[in-house]
Amino acid sequence: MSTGTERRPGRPRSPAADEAILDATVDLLAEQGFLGLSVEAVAARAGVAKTTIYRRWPTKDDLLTDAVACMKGPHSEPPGESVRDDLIFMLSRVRDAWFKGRFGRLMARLAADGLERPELYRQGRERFVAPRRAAMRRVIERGIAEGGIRRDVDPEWIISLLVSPIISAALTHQDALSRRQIEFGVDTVLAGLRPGR
Amino acid sequence: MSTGTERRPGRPRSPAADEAILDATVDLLAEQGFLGLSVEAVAARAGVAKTTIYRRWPTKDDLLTDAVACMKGPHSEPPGESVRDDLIFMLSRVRDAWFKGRFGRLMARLAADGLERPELYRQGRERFVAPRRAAMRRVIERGIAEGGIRRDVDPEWIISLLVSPIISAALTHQDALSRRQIEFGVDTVLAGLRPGR
DNA sequence: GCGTTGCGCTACGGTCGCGTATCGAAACGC
DNA sequence: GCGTTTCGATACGCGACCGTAGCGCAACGC
Repeated sequence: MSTGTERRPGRPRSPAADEAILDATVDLLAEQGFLGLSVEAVAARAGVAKTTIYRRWPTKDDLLTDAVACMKGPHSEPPGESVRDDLIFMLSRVRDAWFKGRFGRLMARLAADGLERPELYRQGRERFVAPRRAAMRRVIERGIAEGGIRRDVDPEWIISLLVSPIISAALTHQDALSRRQIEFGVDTVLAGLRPGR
Repeated sequence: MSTGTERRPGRPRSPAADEAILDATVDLLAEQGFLGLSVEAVAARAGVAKTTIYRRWPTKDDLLTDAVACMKGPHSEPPGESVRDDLIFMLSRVRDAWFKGRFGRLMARLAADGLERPELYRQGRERFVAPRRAAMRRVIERGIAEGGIRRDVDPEWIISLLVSPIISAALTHQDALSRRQIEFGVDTVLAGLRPGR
């Protein structure tokens, strides 16, 4: 029975190399995209020989899927104030994630290359947007419980309504939404979803 | 002074070849994307020699920009009934454009490759989404004039609010929106934008 | 027919990138 | 020190692709 940490004879593999390779892969994936990324470039940026990469991942695809799988993005819970404020808070974070830093570029890349490699995009989506959507769903459901939101609508669909302007803007190379625009979107949707009549 | 139709000596260029090349280019661009497209593949699909292509366009980039520029998409005006029905009509067309036929795939490709060639995406956007947004803007402004929509909001932003769920779904490989979802989105936004209070 | 140009075909030089191979040196357990 | 494995460096075979060149032949005006 293998323990997973069984000692193999010979020189152990460098964990630093592992990390450097995965990091360089994510960087280049965000910058160049799937087709534009080359193993040679990864090796160069990671300061590593190409053989060191191929010893760990048999093919370029395996490296990519693994890089996406090992990636981590920051995630913070909403402060838990009013539903409106929480939504604005979370949507601002979503906007920052898509427009600042490398995660937005990466997700845009994955979405783009998702036409070719759907699994890769699904993976990134599962990893990044799924937990944020779950947190958002809790806020929506709190709004429903508190009576501010109609209870006959699918929370997922409300989330899409709120989030899609940001994603759509990011994916179609528009400017980032301003705080006023986010507030306006939230207010409009919430006003449209108020119970009664 | 050149008339533009000046007769050149020798065998004239085949217009059929022109059309076949541009058509094949658009097809392959939609299927393979910018980096995946090869001049050789275009020649093969168009049933044309590679030299015939390079005689017309000096480089691959010129061919692509020209192909996008020459492309035409169907566009139909709304029937002009109620603002709600017109919006639902137009959004259904937008959905069809993004999810059926090759135009959606093409725009998704342009958006994806827009990370690399912003001009190419801007061009496609100017050609396809600009006229539809303009038509939509007229409907919104009719709604404002009729008093069903608050007049203190930017129509462009309302359009984004309405359209982005569709675009976002298309660009993130979700299923196409159902008619009920479109209706619900329109109703929610319109309800949130009603004047008063 | 003649000159000119377009067309299809084949071939070529050049670049890039994947994945493999080899080789000397280094890092481990024993 | 020894065997084993990893590491960096270099080179290689192979294929894909860009853009060019040459060669017959076809299509046009004169």
